[in-house]
Order: sequence, then C-alpha cells, then structure tokens
Amino acid sequence: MTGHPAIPEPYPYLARLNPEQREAVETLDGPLLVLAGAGTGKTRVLTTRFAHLLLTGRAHPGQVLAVTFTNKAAREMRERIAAMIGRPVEGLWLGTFHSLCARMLRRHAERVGLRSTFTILDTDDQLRLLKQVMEAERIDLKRWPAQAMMAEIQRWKDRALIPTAVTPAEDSGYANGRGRDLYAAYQRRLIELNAADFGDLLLHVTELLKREPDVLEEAHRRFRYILVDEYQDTNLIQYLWLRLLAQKHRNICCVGDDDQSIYSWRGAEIENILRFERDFPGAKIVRLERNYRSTAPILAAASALIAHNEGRLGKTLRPAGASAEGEKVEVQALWDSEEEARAVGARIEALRRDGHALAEIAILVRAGFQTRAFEERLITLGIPYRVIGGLRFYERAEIRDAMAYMRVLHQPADDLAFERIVNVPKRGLGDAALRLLHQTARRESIPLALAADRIAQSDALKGRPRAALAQLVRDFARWRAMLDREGHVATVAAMLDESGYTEMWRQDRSPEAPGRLDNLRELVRAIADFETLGGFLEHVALVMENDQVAEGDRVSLMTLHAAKGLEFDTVFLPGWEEGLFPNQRALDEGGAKALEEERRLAYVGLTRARRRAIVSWAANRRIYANWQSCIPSRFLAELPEEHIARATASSVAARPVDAAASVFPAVGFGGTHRGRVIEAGAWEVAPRPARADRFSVGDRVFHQKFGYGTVQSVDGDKLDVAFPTGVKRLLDRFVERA
DNA sequence: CTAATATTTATTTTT
DNA sequence: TAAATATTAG
Repeated sequence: MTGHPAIPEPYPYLARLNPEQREAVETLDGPLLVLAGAGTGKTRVLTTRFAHLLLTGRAHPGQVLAVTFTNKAAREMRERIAAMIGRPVEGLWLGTFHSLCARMLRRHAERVGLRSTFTILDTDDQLRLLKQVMEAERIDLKRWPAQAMMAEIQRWKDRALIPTAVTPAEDSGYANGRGRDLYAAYQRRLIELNAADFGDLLLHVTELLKREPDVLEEAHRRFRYILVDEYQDTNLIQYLWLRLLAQKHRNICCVGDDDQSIYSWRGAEIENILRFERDFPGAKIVRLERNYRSTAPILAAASALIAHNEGRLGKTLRPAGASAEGEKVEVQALWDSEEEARAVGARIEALRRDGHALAEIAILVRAGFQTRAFEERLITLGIPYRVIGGLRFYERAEIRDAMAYMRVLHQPADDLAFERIVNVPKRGLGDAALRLLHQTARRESIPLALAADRIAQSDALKGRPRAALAQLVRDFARWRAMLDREGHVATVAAMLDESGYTEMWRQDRSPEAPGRLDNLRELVRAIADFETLGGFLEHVALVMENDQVAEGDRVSLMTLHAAKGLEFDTVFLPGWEEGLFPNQRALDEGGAKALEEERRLAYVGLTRARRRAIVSWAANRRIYANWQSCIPSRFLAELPEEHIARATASSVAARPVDAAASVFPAVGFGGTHRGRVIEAGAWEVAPRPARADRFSVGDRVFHQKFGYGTVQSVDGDKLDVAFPTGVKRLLDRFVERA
C-alpha cells in the first residue's frame, strides 16, 4: 500500500492506509466529505486523522472538536487515539452531540436562564412534565395525547425552532392550534425546574452561538478543526450547530455513508450529506470503496440492492485483496415464522458443530417482536444467545427511583424527581397530599421540596401524612449535610437505606425483587467512579449505557438498527416479507422515500456479514390475532441471481397456493450447496397435515427425532405425546400417524 | 391506597 | 393474542 518505500516516512501510520484513506487523513485544510462505504475503514480514517492533527502539530488536543452519535463510538475513538499517540490524551473535545452541548451549556447556563447545575431530563420526565403543562392548560388529554405533542415539540427542536419561530407552516394544528403555546409553556416550566431535555441541549447552544457573538467567537478561538462521524444521520439543528462552529476556519471533515442513513424517523436529514458540496463550497470529496470486511458475493448482493435507490451520491463497494471468492448469499423460503426459527436454529447448530464461534453469528430482524420466535427456538436447542437493545439499565424502575432521590439531593428544585419519590416507598402521601404540595408550590412560586418544608411546619396536613412529610424533609436536610462531610458514595448508600427504599424491595416477594436489589448495589458501586454526584447524574442522563458486557460465546439477536456499525462472520436476515420488510407502516407514512430507507436498512443488514449471509422469508406469519399469508419482499427480487442460492422448503413448495410460493421454484432439500450436502433433517421440514387430520388422545404417532409415542392430550394444534424418552409438548404437524 | 377490570394498541429508538 | 396502560370499584 505504500507508494514510495525508498523515502523514509515520518508518519509510519500513514503507510498502513490505502491511497483514498490516506488522502482523507492528509487533507487537513478546508471542508472534506469522506464517503465511507460499509467496512471501508471509516473509524481508522477518523482516528488516524485526529492523531495526525496532533502529531503534525497542527492542533492541540483541545483545538479539535470531534462529534459522534453514540457514546460507544466516542469511547472507541478515544481509545484508538490514545493507542496511536501512545498515552491517554487529556482535554479532548470528543463526544456525542449531546454531551458536547451539555458541556458548553454548563459554561453559559445563566445566559439561557438556567444554572450550571441544571438537570437533564429523560423521555419519561419530559412526558410527565408536558402532561402537567397540558393539564394546566386544560387540554383534553384523551383527545390530544401528550405523546403526540411531545413528538411535535421534538420535531420542532430538531429543526432548531424555538417557540416564537414556529410558523403556521411548521405547526400541525395539534390541540386546535395551541401546540405553539403548549411548547412555550413547556419551555418555561423547564427553566423553572432548572432542567433541559435532550433537544434543549442543542437548541440552547445553537441559540447562544447565533445570538451571543462572544460565545461564537470563543468557540471559534477554541475549535480549529472539526470532525464529524455518521454525518448522514445529522438533523437540521446539528447541521446548523456544525455550520456555526465551522464557518470561521472551515476545517470541517464529515465522514458518513448516505447508503446507511436509517434514522430519518428520528429527524435525520439525509439531505445534509447529499448537499455537502453546496453547503461548503470548495469541498473535497473522498470515496472509500475498498471493503475489507465481506466476501465478493455479499458485496455484490448489497451493491445490487442499494443500486435500486435513486437519491444517493453513488459508491461501489469493491472487495479488497483476495476475498473475491466466498459462499453465495442464501435466500430461503419457509412455511412460517416457526419454521424459519427452526431453520435458523438448525443452521446455527451445524455451524457450532463445525467449530464456528457463536459470538460470530447474528440474527438481525426488522422489528423487535420477531426475536421471540428465535429466542424460543434457541432456548429449546440450548444455544446461548443475547438480545441486544431492549431495556436499558437506567430505564429500570428501581434505578430511576434511586436516581430521583439523588436528583433531589443534588438539585432540590427538581420537582419531577421529588414527585417521583415523595411516596416511594409508601409514606401515606397520596393524591390529597400531593395536590396540597402543588398548590403551595404554585402559590408561592417555590419548588415542591421547599413547599414540603412549609407544609410540614404549618398545620395544613394532620396526623400520619404530616409526620411522614416532616420526616422526609428532615431526612433530606440531613443527607444534604452528610454529602459535604462524607462524600457522595456514602451518602447515597445511606439515603437509599434510611429512606426505606431498599427495605421496600427486600419486603417485596415478587420474583424480580432480588434482581432489583442487585441493580441498586451495582448503581451505588458505579457512583464511586465519579468524583461528584453531579458528574454521575450527567453521565447517567447522557450515557444511557446500553452495551452489555460481551460475556461468553453467544449468538447475538437484535434489530437491524441496532446492528449498524457491527460485523459478524455469519448473519441471518429473517422476515424479508412485504409488509414486514419493507415495513408497511413506514411505507404508509413516508412513501417512496421510506422505501429507500427500508432498502438502506437491508443494505446495512447484508453488509454486516463477513462470510455468510442467510436471508429468509416466511409464507405465513401471525400478525396479532390471525395468520396472514405473505409475499416475499421486493428486496429479494433485487438481489443479483448469480450471487444468490435460493432454496424453498418443501412445506412451502408443496402448497403453491398463492403468488408467494410461485415466485421461487422449489429446489427441495437434500441437494448440494457448495459441495456440502444439506441434510433434510437439519431443516426439520415436514408436510403439514390437512386441517381435518386431527389427533386424539390415545393415538399412536411417530416423530422424526423422538420416535414412536402415544398422544396424552390435545390442545389445539399442540400435543402432549408420551415417548419412550418422556412426555414432550409439540405441534401436531411434526408427527405423523404411526 | 390497592386490586380488579376495561381499554388500547402493537417499527425502528444513537441521546 | 397479549401486554401495557387507564379506569373504576372496593
């Protein structure tokens, strides 16, 4: 890869780059767009470029602003830069849009009416607050769900619109056109609570950069070079923020892949990357097209598929090196989602027998509910797996409760937190007490915590509630004093104990309770990693840590969205049916544009695979209550025939009742594929018995695996059958009359 | 305040 | 269908 071995290279790491990568690293001045296809060494370019800026003396660590979308990406980049430099680098402005904005906003909080201790609200708090605002404005929440209003507010914030900037054209007319007022009231409440939601972090900072020349100047003085990862996923306000920061020096390098833009529904505007050249005149564009990840057939399949999209800058992935060979991409037609799960399970077993690591296998689905069938099958087969995504640690109720205690301790004006814990554990402070608290707080314009103090000293409440409230007020005063003397770790531990919160879970007899106590212990342990309570709270708000420790050799199960940025030797892509993928609802909402985004999702899925991609679709799928027969996804027809091996399970082929089955001719099983015999047994395909062909108790039956047995009971299509090896519960279609 | 009952709604979710 | 949420009754 090195062009001139005779000339000594002052920067040896450059020699490890291919020419395009090298160009992307060495073009330090002026705007640069790096179009980095999947698996083309994007992260390497980004980190090398950062290190190069430092090592050439172009910039000090604090003069580079590097933005990512996820904390994971930021962490990875930080580690790789440290590895290249040879030591951890201090003072980097490297992080997510939100964490960088939070950092900037804390410096200038007072300019937007906040204090630097402001709380960052999560989605749950946001919604609760908005509901309160809407109730106060006498909006009928049944007619106008707060959820929808929240979505609209978020859309406005993504588009950099403060309440006064919302024009009728941007207003959907929600709540009889009162959306804008509600938005304004919501923003006022946030300031009163000394709080900001996620959108505010960018909104406030962008407003500051626009309005306050000295803030902008300071930023320009500081940031000489800007690096942006995943540029295709930026929304309008992120784009504006970047443009404001970059307008002076114009040293902005954006890395992205328009073909992997899959977050438009979160406000991402693919147009940002498509019109980069117009936004930054004189911009240079470098394309990274050498793919170091996947085999030629996988790349050919992915390329052919994505070529069906119109709005793209255009790139072709070429296999790097000698990976021109490889297995064809398999396309399997199965009877239903259960057969699909069995086929995938059997294939995984076979891979495992051949010595493949389970950690190198992933099942990528379009929608979360699809994982269930696979989970059940993997459990049955005893194959370890992990589901990535889903519940996050900091979203669990016990963690959020504990966090609320800490928030009240740290920032007594945090009414949302106070409200959450005032009666957790139960203190006899119900609706009536809460209403009184709110009344007092509103009348005197004070936070709830302070109102609690007033009420405890007055005789507005009597008996048990009054004593409980007084106790809570005294407790918080004591914990706050303790915080200064004994530090945050000891204080939080004491607070959770003395408040009775831990005791509440100890008393709880539900099966989850012990796990929750474990989580609480883990939480207290995590606090020790931070110097201050404020630092910890910010971490939790912004770094909703979601990556489970990759312990053990397990199959990964996740959505296609969650898979972006990951890679595996073997990737299963089930559920390629019209309606599911491409998703009907997405199509209904977004039309042709949405179809292209669905296709990009398919592209992302395929390009996750290094060596093997197995796509499948099921002719029947149960949607809610009833079964529905499915048509194969149009994406299947867009795959290039010469790189594809198609197979149709006999259960589908035997029943060419609909158009679905006739699209692919049956190939049957027991055929050979790349020289290996696929045993029919591995597919566990059996003809379905006709509807009338029911079993009754006492019937003798035969099963492929368990042999002969006797039917013990019948429950719909499920049978309990006594085999010599024991009683098994199975579906009637897997046994035949003996 | 809790428990039973009715109602709703089911795509993706980087922060 | 089934889970989550909202409402109502006790």
